[in-house]
Amino acid sequence: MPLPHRVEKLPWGHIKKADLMSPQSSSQRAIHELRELIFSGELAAGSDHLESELAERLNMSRTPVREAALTLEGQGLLELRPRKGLRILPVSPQDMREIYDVLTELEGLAAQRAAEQGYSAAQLIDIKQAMADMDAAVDDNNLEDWARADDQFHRELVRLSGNNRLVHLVGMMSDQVRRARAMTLFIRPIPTQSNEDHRGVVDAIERGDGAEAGRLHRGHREQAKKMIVELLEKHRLKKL
Amino acid sequence: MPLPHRVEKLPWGHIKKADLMSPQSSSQRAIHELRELIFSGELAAGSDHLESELAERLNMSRTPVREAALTLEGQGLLELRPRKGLRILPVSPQDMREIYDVLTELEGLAAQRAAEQGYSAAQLIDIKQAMADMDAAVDDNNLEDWARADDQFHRELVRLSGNNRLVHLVGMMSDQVRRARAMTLFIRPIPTQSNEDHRGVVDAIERGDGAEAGRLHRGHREQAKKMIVELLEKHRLKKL
DNA sequence: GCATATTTTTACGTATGCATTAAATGAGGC
DNA sequence: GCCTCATTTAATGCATACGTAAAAATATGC
Repeated sequence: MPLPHRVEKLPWGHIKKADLMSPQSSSQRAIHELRELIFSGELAAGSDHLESELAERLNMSRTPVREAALTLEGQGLLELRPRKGLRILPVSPQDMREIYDVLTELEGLAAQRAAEQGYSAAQLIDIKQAMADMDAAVDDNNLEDWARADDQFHRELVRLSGNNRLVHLVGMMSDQVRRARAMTLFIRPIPTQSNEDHRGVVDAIERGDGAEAGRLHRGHREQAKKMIVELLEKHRLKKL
Repeated sequence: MPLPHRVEKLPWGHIKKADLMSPQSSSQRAIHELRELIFSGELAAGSDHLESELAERLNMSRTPVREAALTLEGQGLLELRPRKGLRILPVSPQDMREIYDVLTELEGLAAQRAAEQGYSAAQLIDIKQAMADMDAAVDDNNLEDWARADDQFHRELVRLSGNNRLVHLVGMMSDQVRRARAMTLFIRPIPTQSNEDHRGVVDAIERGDGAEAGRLHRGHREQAKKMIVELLEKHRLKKL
């Protein structure tokens, strides 16, 4: 007899965060778990995996795995190759160029629109917190923390744009470069410049200067793109 | 006994284009047919449809319909609402603003990158043909033809950027506004200005002036956005 | 007559079964 | 020994079956 997925009678307040986050349906669970396996590298870039393998691994039938695979294929994380299994899509330097080009534009737009919303200092508290976390992480020389806070900064920036499509598309593109970013984190220079760039962008947003916010953020992303692509090519990291 | 999906022994050359284009697998067919039904308005914006209904309509089981629905959900064309059926997503004026904002940036980037590729006149023949078709359509006062050629122009522009992600994302966003564009086609002003704008963009691309190509195209899209959103709001077209 | 409890219906989510066909394997000819 | 063709294997795409839970319909109490 299967356990109930969720205790109905408990008020929400009593349910722990972990329970809230853990998806209820097998399909949702498959999506989340496959994403984790991909991002962690446990399913390596370029590797193939049969639906039945993954189904067994996730303790479910092929159906929800297939459904999850379809969804993740739409997000550009993998490819369904009939009879070869699902292929975890590798990311080449050329892919990085493409993705960063798109990200530069989309986040630039986000910065501009965010500035145009006329947010109060209170409404910018989250993005400022992310900035503070990044500064603290640089001081501590803690690169994982820095990466986390940097992610948070970019997520918050896009959210502030008020454009849901932007949030969705930027999320997709960011997911596609997650593995590569993780790889380069430890061979890239200390991200002091990044933090300064971000400060400039937030200042422009606070001033309501959309054009400047967009311009600054584009410049920031442009730099990041050059740096990462050069790193990948220097280290001969063909596929990540 | 089911008919074979494809006659094996015939050489490809003997198979008509229509056969080539018609997808072989039921899932692929479901995707294509559902898209057509959505774009044609036969499945109206905001309407709900049970998986079993659609399966019967397309003469297949629920499985490929579900798979297609998952894919189309990822493309933002519909939403899976458990026990309510799949809901064809309507597009509000606010959605149009969001989408056109994104399209403006992405196509602007495409124009810029296209200019930077240093294409020869020969390589620009397709986009120029699209321009010529648009001119001819305006002369003939044939709006459907104009819309088709306009689509072709934008598709070709994005293709010339050489960025596959750009092609994919712009395609998605364009699909989301297809119904709304079709509706406004007959109440919008004659698109003479559009044709002139396009000419300027292609000239800039031919000159290799990326910055100017991007600037011009952004302006073009910005105009289109204003025009369409105003039309929708003037005519009280809340959801399309 | 209205609100609430109970039953019934039904659409979905998932598991399972099976025909199809691509790939792998092996046999046979040169 | 190597290439070609037949045979076997196995993963998929799709159909189908079924338990679950939401919604609808009905009954019950006031």
